[in-house]
Amino acid sequence: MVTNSEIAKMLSQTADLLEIKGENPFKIRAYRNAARTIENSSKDFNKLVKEGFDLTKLPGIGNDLSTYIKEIVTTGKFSKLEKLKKEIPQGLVDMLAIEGLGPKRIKQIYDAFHITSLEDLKKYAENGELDKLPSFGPTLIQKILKGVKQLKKAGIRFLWADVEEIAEDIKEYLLKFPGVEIVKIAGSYRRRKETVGDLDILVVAEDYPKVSEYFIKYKRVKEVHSAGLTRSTVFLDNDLQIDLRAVSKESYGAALHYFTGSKAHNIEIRKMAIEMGMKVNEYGVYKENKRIAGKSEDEVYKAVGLCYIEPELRENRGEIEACLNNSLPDLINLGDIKGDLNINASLVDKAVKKGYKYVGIRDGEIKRDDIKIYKIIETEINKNFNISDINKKYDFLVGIVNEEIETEIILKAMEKVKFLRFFRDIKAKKELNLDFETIFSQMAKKNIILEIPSTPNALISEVLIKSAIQKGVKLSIVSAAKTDKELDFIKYGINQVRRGWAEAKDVINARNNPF
DNA sequence: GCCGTTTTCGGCCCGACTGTTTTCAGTCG
Repeated sequence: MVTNSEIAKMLSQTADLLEIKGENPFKIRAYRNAARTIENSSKDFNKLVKEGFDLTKLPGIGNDLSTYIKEIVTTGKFSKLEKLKKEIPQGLVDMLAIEGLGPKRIKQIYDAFHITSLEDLKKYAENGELDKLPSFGPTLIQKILKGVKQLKKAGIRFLWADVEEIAEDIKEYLLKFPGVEIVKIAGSYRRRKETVGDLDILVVAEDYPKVSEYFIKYKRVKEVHSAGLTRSTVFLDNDLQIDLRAVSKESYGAALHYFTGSKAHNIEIRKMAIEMGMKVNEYGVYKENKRIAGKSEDEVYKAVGLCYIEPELRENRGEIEACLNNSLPDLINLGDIKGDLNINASLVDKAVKKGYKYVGIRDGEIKRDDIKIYKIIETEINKNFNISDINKKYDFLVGIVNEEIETEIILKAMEKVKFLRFFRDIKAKKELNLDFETIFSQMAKKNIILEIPSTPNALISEVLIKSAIQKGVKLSIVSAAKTDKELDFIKYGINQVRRGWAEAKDVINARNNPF
C-alpha cells in the first residue's frame, strides 16, 4: 500500500527530473502543487481511489495528474517517473543540492561533459574544464566547489522549540542597536510551524547597512553568505540560516505579510489582487501604480477584500475561503488553558502555582483540596490489548497507539479508553499511516478525546488535528511533563492546535470542568 | 499540467542578489 507521502514524493521527484530536462516551469509547478495537495490531505488517497472519488475535484489535480495518481495507487509505481529515471542520471539530481547550481546550469554541464556524479563535477571544476562554459566565471566555480563539499542539507529543519531561544536572543541583540525601531521574526517561525528551515527577520531601522554590519557580528555567526543593501544572510554555528531584511516603515505590513508566507498563501492573495486589478508585493498593494496599502498587515488584507488572517492559518488550506464566508476560527490561546491532564504526580504543586484548576497524574495517589486530581493510566494499544490486565484504580485510561495496527483493534479499544494518543517522531520523520478518517469519526461518536502531546518532537500533525476537529473530536492538550520545565511545553501544543484551527471550545482543558 | 462570472487558449507571483556582461540569465526565497 502506498502512503500519501510516498505518492507526493514520487510526484516531486518527477518534478525534479522534469526540471533538469528543461520542461515548462509551469508544468513542473503543477506536479509540485499536486504533491503538496496530497501531502496536506488528511484523506487516504488509497481509499479515495478505491471508492472512485473524482480526484480532479481537488485543487491542482486535473485529468492527467488524476490518472497518474490512480496508476501509483493501483500499481505502486509511476511509469513516467521510471522512464525519466532511466533517462536522467541520479547524479544530476544530486547536483540540485549545490548552492548556485540550478537545473539550467546542470543541464549545461551535462550537455557539455556528460558528467553524472558529484565526484566528476568536482574534478572538472578543479582542472579548469568548467571555466570553458559560457557564463561560468571563477566565482561561480569556487561556489560550486564549496557547494560540493557542503551540500544543501536537503530540507534540514529545526524543531520550532529548538530555535525559540536563539530567535529571541537575536531579536534582543538587534533591538540594542541604535536606530533600530522594529525587529520582527517572520517566516515559518511566525506561523509556528513544528519545524523551521531558517529564520526570516525584518528590521525597520534608520541605517540598514550599519545594522547589517552589526548583525553579521552576532556571536554565533559562523559564516556570512551575503550582505547586500536590503538583505543579508548568515549561518550560525549550528547551521541555522538567518536572513535579515531591511524594511521601510510604510511597507512594514506588506513586507511582514510577504515574508511570513506561506508561499502558497501569498500566491493566492496575489491572484485575488490581480483579479481586482491590483498588484501585491513586499512593498505594498498597488492599484494603477498607486500605492493603496502596506503599512500594516490588516491594511493589506483589507485592500484585497479580506479580513486579518492569523499567521498559523496561512497555508492555503481554506483560510481565504473561510474568511470570505465569515467562518474563520477564533483560535485558542495559551491563557485559555485551565488544567493539564497528563503530568507526573510530583508536579502538582507547580500546577497549582500555574493557576490550574485540575490535573491528571500518571503515578501515585494524591488527595488535595486546592486542585482537582484525576488519576490516569496509560496503556499501549496493540494486538494483545486487553483491558482486564489493568488492575490498578484509575479515573481515565489513555490508549497509546505506537505502531501501525489494524483499525479494528483501535475501534475495539475505544470501548475501554477515554483518551487516544498517536505516536509521532518528527525528527526521525516517523508517523503512523492509519485510517484516521474512520478512527476520528468513531472517536467523535463515542466521545473519545484526542490527546495532543506538547513534546516538540511528538506533536501530532496539524492536518490531522484539523480533520479530527471537523469530525467533532475534542482535544486535550497535555504537557506529559516529567519535570518543572516540561510543564511549560503546553505552549508548543497550543501552537500546533492553532495551526489545526482549534478554538477554545474544541479543547477540554480550556474548560473549568474538563468532563 | 492546471484553470476559467469576460477566457477551452493563454495565462500561470514577484523581486533581490549574484555573477556574468554591458543589458541579462540563473538562482533563490
